[in-house]
Amino acid sequence: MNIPKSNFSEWYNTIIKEAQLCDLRYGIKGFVVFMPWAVMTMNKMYGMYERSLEVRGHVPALFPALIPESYFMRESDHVKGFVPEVFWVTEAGGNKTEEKYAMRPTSETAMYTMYALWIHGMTDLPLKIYQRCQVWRHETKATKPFIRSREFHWIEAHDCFATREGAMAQVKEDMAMAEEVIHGQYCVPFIFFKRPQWDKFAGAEDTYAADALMPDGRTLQLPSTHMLGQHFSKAFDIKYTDASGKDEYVWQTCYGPAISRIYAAVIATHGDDKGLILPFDLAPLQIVIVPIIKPETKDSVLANCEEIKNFLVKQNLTVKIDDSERTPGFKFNEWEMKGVPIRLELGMRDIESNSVILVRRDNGQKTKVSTLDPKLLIEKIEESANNMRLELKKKADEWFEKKLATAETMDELSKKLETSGFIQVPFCTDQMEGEKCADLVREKAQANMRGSIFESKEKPDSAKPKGKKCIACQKPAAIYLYAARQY
RNA sequence: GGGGGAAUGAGCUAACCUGGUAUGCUGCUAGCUUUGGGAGCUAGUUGUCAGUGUUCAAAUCACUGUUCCCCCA
Repeated sequence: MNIPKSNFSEWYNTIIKEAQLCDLRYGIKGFVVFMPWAVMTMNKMYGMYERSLEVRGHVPALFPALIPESYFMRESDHVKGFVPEVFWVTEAGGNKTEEKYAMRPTSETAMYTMYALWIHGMTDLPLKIYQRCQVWRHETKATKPFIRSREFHWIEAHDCFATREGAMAQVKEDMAMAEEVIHGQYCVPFIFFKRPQWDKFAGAEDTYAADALMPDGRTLQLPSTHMLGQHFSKAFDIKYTDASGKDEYVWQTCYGPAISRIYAAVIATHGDDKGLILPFDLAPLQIVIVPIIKPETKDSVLANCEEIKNFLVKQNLTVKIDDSERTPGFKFNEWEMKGVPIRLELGMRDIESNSVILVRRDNGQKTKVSTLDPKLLIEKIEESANNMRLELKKKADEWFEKKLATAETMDELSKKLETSGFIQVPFCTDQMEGEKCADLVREKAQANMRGSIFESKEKPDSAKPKGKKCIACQKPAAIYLYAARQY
């Protein structure tokens, strides 16, 4: 199998079908069936993310999927942002419901209604709760499996603090988790941007979002964390009694890593012309053993495979012997398409020389490993897994690095966008007044302003006479923002 | 939100313009032979997206709907 990744859109659609990641034939626009191979990886991804949340003091809960309209309508910016994409339930048991129920597009309004009942004093804070769930949004943009669908799977964490500083520290912790998990474990590079004011989460004071890059240079937003300030606590009346006995509104943050979308980024970042490449720790199957059988050697080869498998399983590795009736070549292609990190080939030839062939998925490297001492095989597997981890990450990082560029004029920006991903440009402001400049960039260069790098010290020198000017309005530039084409 | 294209067994596809028994490949099932990079032979297996209209007759023509893909905002 050879699918050129250079045509990303076609590559992506083919991989999804061939590796059986999801089935598009369900028949409701934007709704797909997630298939086992994808779900097994996503479960591992969930596990890693949830561990990261829990060691930082989050606890899990599960809130109802339906949100009464009256809860949903309490925070006006939130309403404006989300109402256009809500699926409403208006009928149940054959009758109209008393009230309309929103199928949650996100759970602020469900959770905060309860938070108001739960939080009374300082001892209840901080409150850090996450849930793993699916949400529904009637997207109007073109849907693409995993990348943008009308039903998707995510984690949302909703935290309450006594002070603004506490909430701000949480925003940074959320960023640290993204770095640890998405970059560190999924090996997907990204940049955290502070979104311009005109592009923040509906109801937030500030939005910080991690943007990854797809192979075609377009950006994909991964988790975002939001400083909600007291907007929601005032709307939902979430108060605590402070040390002086006065009632105060809590400060809140929310954080939403969309696992199904991050999975798309994993596929897109690591895959190659032969199919998926999965980081060792994310693979549903880590090692596949392909027996090379002749009718007369079948029993002894399979017995040897079994022995190796049993040994590896004891080391907590996921292993499968592919003893189906397919030919070896077919199996090689099939498991490469699915991204299994390590393949062991075992035939009579190997048994006679007390060895096994180990093949790495990422670079195709074949190594003959002795089976005389099983510890050697384990060592070799661990070494390969480690190297794959490091090299996948390094390769992704180096590619990502090359996709960064700078531009100072609109023409230069348009040109750079052809070959790069994120382009740093001087801009007048990231406050609301800058929106018309962003509109101009969208119109002229078909790019979006993604924001500024969080806590960046770098400021354009706008002092005359040769100072930096806003790429759109030509006024003196006050900030560097990044432009990109987006999914 | 705007524009364009497509839909034929599980997948790909021919027939559509010019209405008349739906083609081939892959898959799947069974059997035999095979197995170090997508095996071979034999037999079997399922289909015109949905609805309406025109017609003696619709995969084919018209209208409506649904879904998928691509491009632009």
